[in-house]
Amino acid sequence: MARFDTNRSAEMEVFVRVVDLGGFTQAARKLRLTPSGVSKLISRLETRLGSRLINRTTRKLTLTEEGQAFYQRAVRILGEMEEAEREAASGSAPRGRLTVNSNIPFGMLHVMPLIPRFLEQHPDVTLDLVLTDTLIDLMQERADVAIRVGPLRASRLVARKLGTSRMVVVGAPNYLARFGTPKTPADLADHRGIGWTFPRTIRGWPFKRGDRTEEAVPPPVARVSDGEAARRLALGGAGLARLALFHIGPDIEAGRLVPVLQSYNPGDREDIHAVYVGHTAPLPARVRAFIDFLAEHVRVSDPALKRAGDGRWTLMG
Amino acid sequence: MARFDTNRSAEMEVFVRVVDLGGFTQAARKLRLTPSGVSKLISRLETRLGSRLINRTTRKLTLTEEGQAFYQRAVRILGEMEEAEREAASGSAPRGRLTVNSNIPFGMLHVMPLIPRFLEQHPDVTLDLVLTDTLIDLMQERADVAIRVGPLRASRLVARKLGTSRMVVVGAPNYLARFGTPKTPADLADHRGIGWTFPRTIRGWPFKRGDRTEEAVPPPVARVSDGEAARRLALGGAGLARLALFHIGPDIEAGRLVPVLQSYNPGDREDIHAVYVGHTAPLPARVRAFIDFLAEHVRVSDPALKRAGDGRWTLMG
DNA sequence: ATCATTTGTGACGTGAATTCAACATGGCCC
DNA sequence: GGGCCATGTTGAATTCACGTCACAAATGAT
Repeated sequence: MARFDTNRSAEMEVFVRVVDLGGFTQAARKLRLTPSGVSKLISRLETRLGSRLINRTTRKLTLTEEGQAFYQRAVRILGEMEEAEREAASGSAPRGRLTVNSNIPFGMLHVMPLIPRFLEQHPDVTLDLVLTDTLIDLMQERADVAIRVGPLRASRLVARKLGTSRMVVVGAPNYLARFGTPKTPADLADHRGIGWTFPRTIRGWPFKRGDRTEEAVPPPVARVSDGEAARRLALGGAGLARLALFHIGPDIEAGRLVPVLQSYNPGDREDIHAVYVGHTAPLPARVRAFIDFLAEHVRVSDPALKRAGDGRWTLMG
Repeated sequence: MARFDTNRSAEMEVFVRVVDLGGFTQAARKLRLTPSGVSKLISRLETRLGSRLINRTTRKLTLTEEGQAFYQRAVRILGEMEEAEREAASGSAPRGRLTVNSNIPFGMLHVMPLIPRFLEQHPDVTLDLVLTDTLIDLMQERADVAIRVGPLRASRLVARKLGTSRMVVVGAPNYLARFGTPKTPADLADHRGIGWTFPRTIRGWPFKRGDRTEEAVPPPVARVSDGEAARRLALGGAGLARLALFHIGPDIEAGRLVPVLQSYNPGDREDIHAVYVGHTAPLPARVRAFIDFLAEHVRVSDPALKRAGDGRWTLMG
């Protein structure tokens, strides 16, 4: 049941074509219709409007007063529709404002360095980069892309894997000197932890015992809203934190932070994904371009941690 | 085969409604559609444009960058369409420029006097009144209405009868004094006639002989393009002319023109019609109004010619 | 965790629009 | 003036897009 029967845009288009070409038949040819179809369409339009637009004999067309006015308006309107749709269409070149949301460590270390090149490649794109570790609602925040670390909640969001990061539990030397170094996950109960103000998908820190994984977490002495803040606290000796290796690698090599319980989580990794609302309708060009760009250029090195003979940790690979 | 498949106007309308009301379901209610229909329509639009316009969860709608822009344009365009159609529609009151074509005598004597009242009744109508006795092509001249005297050629034009006028062959007294008064149509061969520069539907002057009608016409000494010119020539004694009684009635009564051959054409009449292009599509309101106005107010008196005892002619009735 | 509401999807039927064929009309050239 | 070509119009058959229906998925609230 075609409830929305009258397609006024088609009527206008045909009408304009008829006027431009000066005949039903020629218009029909151009529009890949039959003259009959054009005739009926114009008649429909006129009947619907309740007034004659074109006086026609077999040889000549003449516009009525109304036809004149309608023609001019129609041309304008069609042009504007064309423009509106072309503008909205994910036309050729990516353009518009791209809103990206990333957690702070990854954003600072891996996204930001890529931005200049991306913007250079796509001059018509402007970028809003929001760095926050808080989970945001993509739609509510009008973000096009979010970068998330860790397991994803099932949703209609589409994720593109950007890399993997080893996670390490660390403490500052002065902290460890004061509270001791935990030997087993169970020891964490007597330690101080740095936690998050926002809900994470996993609650505790995963540790492997045999082939089982168990979670443990030290009682939090502080909770912060982003990884960089956690790192700063850890550096200051406030407590233990579980952070991404790409984030604190330099601190470990410099000896400012010391990994603990390494034997329990040799394979503790979290995936890094670019997440976007997808699949129901086509993606704006700028979003696709950005995702592709990230996937191609982001290289999260995932070195192994090795302990040297002198007790110092180094990153290999 | 709906070759003109996409009715972009409907898409825009639904899209705008969805945005305005903030939900597919509410939009569907308002548009008397099912939510499913709305969903599909929006999806179609997005697919066609190749980019997502609305990010949607079950509870919230958010416009993408493209959606924003498209919405604003769409609102504007829909408004303009509305305006264009309303303007073109033979809405309520007649308006616009009305082009009327009339022959000169009838126009001067019967149309012009009515014009002020008509314009007063329809303030939004402006009038172009072209007085010419030449047959014009209604469409080519962009005339809405033409007033024609005499038999109509078959055409798709629609005619509304406004009245009838007795036709009289007349000559000025000084002409008759010089060339004599014709007693029979055959005598016309020895007279001088005033003819027309434009083709008329009847060639000669009709005269009744018994119940047969024959045509005769004096050799033209002059040909003019309108009835008023013919009258002037006749008044000046240039020759005989066949003119409408409503036109030269006063001249006859004043004795400036004298009817001849009256016994041969007692019923020589020509109908007066308002003619307009019609019936395929609705008539613009101003045209209908004008036709109706004419039909109602034009009263062509059709008096009988009587000859008094002193040889003078008078008009009766 | 369950429920209520909203959006998305597959299959189906409808009907409005287009086509096809035949007819009317007008213009043009000889 | 008359036949021919091109054009616009009409009536009946056909078809293809669009919306509905029923069901599934997902999301937010209680």
